[in-house]
Amino acid sequence: MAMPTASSPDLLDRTHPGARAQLKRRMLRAALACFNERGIAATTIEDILTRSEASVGNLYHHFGSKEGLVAALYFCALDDQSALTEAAWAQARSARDGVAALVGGYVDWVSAQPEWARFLFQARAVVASGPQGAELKSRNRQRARQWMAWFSEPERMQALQAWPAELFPSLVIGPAENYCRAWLSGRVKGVPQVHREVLIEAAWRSVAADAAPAF
Amino acid sequence: MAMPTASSPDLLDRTHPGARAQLKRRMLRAALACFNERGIAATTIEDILTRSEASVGNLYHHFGSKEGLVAALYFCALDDQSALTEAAWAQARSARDGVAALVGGYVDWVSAQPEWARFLFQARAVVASGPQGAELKSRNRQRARQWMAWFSEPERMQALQAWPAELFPSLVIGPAENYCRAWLSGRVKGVPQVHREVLIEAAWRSVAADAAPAF
Amino acid sequence: MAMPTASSPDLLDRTHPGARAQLKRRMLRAALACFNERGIAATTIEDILTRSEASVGNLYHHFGSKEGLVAALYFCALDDQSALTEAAWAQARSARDGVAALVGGYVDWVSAQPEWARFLFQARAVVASGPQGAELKSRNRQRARQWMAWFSEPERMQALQAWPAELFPSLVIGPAENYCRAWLSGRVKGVPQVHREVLIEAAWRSVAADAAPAF
Amino acid sequence: MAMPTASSPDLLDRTHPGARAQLKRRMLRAALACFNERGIAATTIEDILTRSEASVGNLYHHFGSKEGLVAALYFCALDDQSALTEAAWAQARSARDGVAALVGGYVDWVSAQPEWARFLFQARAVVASGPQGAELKSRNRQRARQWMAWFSEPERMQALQAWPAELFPSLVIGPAENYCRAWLSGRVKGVPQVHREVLIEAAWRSVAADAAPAF
DNA sequence: AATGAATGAGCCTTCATTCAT
DNA sequence: GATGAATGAAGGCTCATTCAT
Repeated sequence: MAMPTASSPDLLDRTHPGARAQLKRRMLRAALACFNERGIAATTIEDILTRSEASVGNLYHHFGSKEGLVAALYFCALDDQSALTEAAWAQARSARDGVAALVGGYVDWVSAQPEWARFLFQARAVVASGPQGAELKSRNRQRARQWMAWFSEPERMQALQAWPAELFPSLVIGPAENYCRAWLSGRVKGVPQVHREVLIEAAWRSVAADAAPAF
Repeated sequence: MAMPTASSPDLLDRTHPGARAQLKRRMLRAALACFNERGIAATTIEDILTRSEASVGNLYHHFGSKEGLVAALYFCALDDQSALTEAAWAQARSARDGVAALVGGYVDWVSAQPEWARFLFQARAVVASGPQGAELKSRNRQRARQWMAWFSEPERMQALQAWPAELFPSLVIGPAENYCRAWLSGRVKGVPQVHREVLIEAAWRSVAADAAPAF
Repeated sequence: MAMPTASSPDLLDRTHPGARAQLKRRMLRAALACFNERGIAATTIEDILTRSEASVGNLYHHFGSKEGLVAALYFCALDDQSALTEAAWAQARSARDGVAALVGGYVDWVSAQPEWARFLFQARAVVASGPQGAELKSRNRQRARQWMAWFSEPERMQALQAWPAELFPSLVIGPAENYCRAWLSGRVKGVPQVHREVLIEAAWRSVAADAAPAF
Repeated sequence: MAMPTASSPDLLDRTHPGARAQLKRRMLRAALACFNERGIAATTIEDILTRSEASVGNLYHHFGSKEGLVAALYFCALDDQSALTEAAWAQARSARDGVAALVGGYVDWVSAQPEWARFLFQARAVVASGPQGAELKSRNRQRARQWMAWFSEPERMQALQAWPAELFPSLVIGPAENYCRAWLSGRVKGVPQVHREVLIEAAWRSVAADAAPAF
């Protein structure tokens, strides 16, 4: 019996391990598929039950409500995404390393988990306006603060343009995110990972300080 | 009675002028407000009727269905946005002019019509999967083709990096779009227009060819 | 076409007249029958719809909720009961007349409208703990105050025992109410009206001052 | 450890003594509280479990069903009430003693056990229409027959008005019951026991034969 | 053009009860 | 005796849409 590892391709085996959680995993997987196929609002509880061969009572026992199910999936995906990015991030030294870790991590994760990524995009609004909205907000803030602190370290700061701080995340992640959205909705064909290096280089150019003259 | 002009801040007075369309405008305005406050799926016809003080029959007479109402608002916003961008676009000569027109136009419009912009983001998915989906898709393709053709003109081409064409729109618009989304959802404070020049410059740097050495 | 009159045996024809209210009357009648047959909690909306041949939407259009339907029936019955009692009450002069009007009116109404009376008993708790609870409470208080004021008039006061005021309504109405409940639940056979005079006389004896000695 | 005695204020310690029945008592107590706070129909098994910190399986092991729980509480209360009344009843000699025992016993019990009394009122309908309905009916009949037999003894009979027998219980208990209901629902303030003697005297007056002239 | 009463398919959720451990 | 995960029938209610006036 293979132990789920950090490199397991199945996100749920990583985040909800154990034989006990089997039915719970099956429900989450079915919900993800339905939400992506029909949209969150258009998916009915019945759809999910049919697909996961579970009972209504059980679904409500584990998730409390349809919105609770969405939130469970959402944070599950968010955690997995962070985990992947953290790895590269921990080894980054220069400002360019940092940009590469952020953009690369993002691109790699979306390429590896397109279904989860697709879900993340459509679920954000639902979760943000639900009861878990506060938690989501605080997580986002904390992550943003961490980045800013890291990039504010003097040596890194010097390597960057003196542009408004609130603009920085958009300059770094914006192009990659926009391309990933386009890919997920079929508007472009190339898997984001194919453009990994270009997206990193472009992001870097948009925030890097002008190269110092050689003499 | 003041004539609505091109500079009128109210988008609907521009696109649906005349006294006859008064009720129709009121319904559209109410729908926009409801959709932004509660989300499209969560807004009921009743909500819109209450807010616009109109009758069910009337709403169905004008828009046919809830989806029809969404589409009407969507294309109305899309047209207005294009109109603004076209102006700057027409005068652009260099590749940098083009990037500036695209980014600047986008940023200006979102800053001027935040409610419409907010709606555009959430309505895209709904319209895309509705009966008007085909029209939307063809419009998008045509616009993309126009851009590519324009930037492909040799002199402009030389000023750009030789990066994959399917990446180009994301590199140009991605940062601005990402920042605008963040602004509309309250995650950042500064009106996009404040960062107009920085967003243009950053976009330009990310796609511009390396400056040729002077000798 | 017969006009509904004050003596019409059908309570709803009196309280909801007009051809327009036809369907509404039918729904109320069906609800009353179901509530009495199965109990309020055990009656489903579906039961009422089947019986009245109405549509769900319509029922909710008129009454807002199951609880709203119960309240509508409740106040409808309460109004009819008051109307009947008021008539006798208006002509009462002596304290004994007053007691006779209250007890007689109560007994007459229950005997004439047993289904409505049965409903009133089971619905009180539901309405009292619902959103209309406040209105019910204020009505009850006002009626109690009116009685007390009327009986407090000196000449009437002298004809009564000097017993605690808060006890008075129970002494007058208690026996009649208890008998009516027993009749409605089948524990006794005689229609309350048969015992009209005895119930009045007994109530009167329990509150009447001792007769002045003849010499 | 104090032994529960006949004078213990807690009804359950009297009817379900012993350390073994501790959990059962806790469940009954929790159920009583929930039923009175929310109503029987509105109370869920879950509510009772939360309050009693018991498990579903355990509750079903002891009571079989929700209805079984209601019946257990109901008969438990009924037994306690009878016990109290029997004591006074056994010593009664004259017809007035009998009336005093019935009214006084009723008033005393409701005053001492308001929560159980409140429950009794709302549970009657539920139990009557359940599987225990027959038992309840037969108990009621038997008690009524006992009373009638007792009061029918010639000497007592002479002291009473020759009023219809089916009316008698209502005349005696009606006022007290009505007042107790009013007290339990907060419509009047005075504890029933405060009015003990007045309620007895009033009941007696309403059924007593006219005093024979002395000559 | 305008109105709003009426329709009814379908949804989310609750909750008493069972049963394997 | 005790536990609580799992079941699934059934219920109240919403809401887009129609249509007679």
